[in-house]
Amino acid sequence: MKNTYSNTCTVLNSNTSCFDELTEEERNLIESNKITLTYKKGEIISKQGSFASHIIYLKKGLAKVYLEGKAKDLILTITPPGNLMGLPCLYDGNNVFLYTASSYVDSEVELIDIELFKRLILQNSKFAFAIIKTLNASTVQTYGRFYCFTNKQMHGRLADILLCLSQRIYGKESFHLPLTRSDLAELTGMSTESVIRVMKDFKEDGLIKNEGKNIELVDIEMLLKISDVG
Amino acid sequence: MKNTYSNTCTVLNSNTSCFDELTEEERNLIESNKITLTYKKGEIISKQGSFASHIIYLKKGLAKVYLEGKAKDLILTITPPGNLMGLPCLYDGNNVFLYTASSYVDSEVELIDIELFKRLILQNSKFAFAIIKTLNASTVQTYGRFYCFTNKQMHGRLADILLCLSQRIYGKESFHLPLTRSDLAELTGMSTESVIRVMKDFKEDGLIKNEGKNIELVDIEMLLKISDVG
DNA sequence: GAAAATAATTGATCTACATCATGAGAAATA
DNA sequence: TATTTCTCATGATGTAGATCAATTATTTTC
Repeated sequence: MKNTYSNTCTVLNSNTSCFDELTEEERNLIESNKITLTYKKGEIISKQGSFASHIIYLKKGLAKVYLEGKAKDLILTITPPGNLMGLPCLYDGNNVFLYTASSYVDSEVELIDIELFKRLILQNSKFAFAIIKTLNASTVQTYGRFYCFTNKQMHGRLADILLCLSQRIYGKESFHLPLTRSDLAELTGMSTESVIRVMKDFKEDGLIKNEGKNIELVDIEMLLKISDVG
Repeated sequence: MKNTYSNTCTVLNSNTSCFDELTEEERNLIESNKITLTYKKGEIISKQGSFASHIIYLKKGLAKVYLEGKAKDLILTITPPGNLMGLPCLYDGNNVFLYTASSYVDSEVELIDIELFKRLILQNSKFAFAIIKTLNASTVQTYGRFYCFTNKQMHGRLADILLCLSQRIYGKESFHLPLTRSDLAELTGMSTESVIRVMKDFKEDGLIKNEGKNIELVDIEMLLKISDVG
């Protein structure tokens, strides 16, 4: 019996675009009202606690969405292009960003006015349902990540991340990673030193090859097994 | 600056009843189609992986919603009466329960046919929006719990649980706890022995009084501080 | 292209917890 | 009422992984 909740790396991928549910007219409304912005690597796109006037759509790049804690941050999702960020702002509290989003690499986002967004939800229930599905997909992922953080240990979590980046973001076994070891540490909830040590283990055991930021997954079977065993 | 995400104990409390957004007629439709069931303490209300034919509304009692892992489970929320369980089933995958729900005490639930529920979402966008808000409120709570699990240590997490149970479920400082130490352990992500030890610490430091299952929070200020410091 | 800053690496040490073992109450069951 | 089964409790031991400290690469900056 395969457990559904088994990946540490929550790469958001809602293949359902809720915008498909909009009418031509509604889509034009968004188009004509949207604001396009570009961010350089490492810049903050939305700041936890600040007023959320817009829903953010990531057009290009790669972003991380995280809770800022006093000691350390907690990454919630990695967002590749084609996804919305900040949907959970739509709730009964004030419209405030519940988490910070920042760019891992140079990125481009589109801002959709939150009032317009709400209006569209209320006037088009298919759109609303699509949003519900998107939110739930994201929730399922978060639960999975939560599970992994509390149940798997280092090797399992790091295997997860490598597999996830490979499959869900780059689509191949060999890729150039824009993240530092310390980014990986943050993603897996471990210390930078531990990331390095576990990477070394993987390398010595012939599971991966890496020089610097270029990573190649060699023994995917085994990595999957490690991910599974935890 | 107060961090919003700071409670280990996710007692679900959506004060927004989405049913308020339904028309008389729609509400009657639910009323006439619902199935009422009772569960004894400890029984499973919905089983992770099984076909989700209904949305579950908890009318009386107290339930826990959790992911079943191979080694141990991960509690996602504690659900007091007046809340829906199983909303995240509404997503693009098959309609499958993503987690198991079971009753802490004797409970009563109402089952609403999931197809009817979907129909109502698609025909009443106010209802849909209310669902979105409910989902988001729950997400915010989950994030908070996730944060605590990964950032706070035992004393902080246990203080959280005690405060949360006291405030959000019982509404007073002195209450009879239907949960065992091992339940508390599961809730806080610690071992049963550690729960006992930390409870002892709290008792010796005069923060709580307890004989058996009766607990009284004496120094709430201090407990809040411990919760805050983590 | 030198200087400064940031990132990767390695080993030694420390610690918050879990796990194990064992016993005593309490409660369910027969 | 006796017996099995949970639950609570406490001490001893073990360990995964953090933290600290120091060194070498690699970028970035001017």
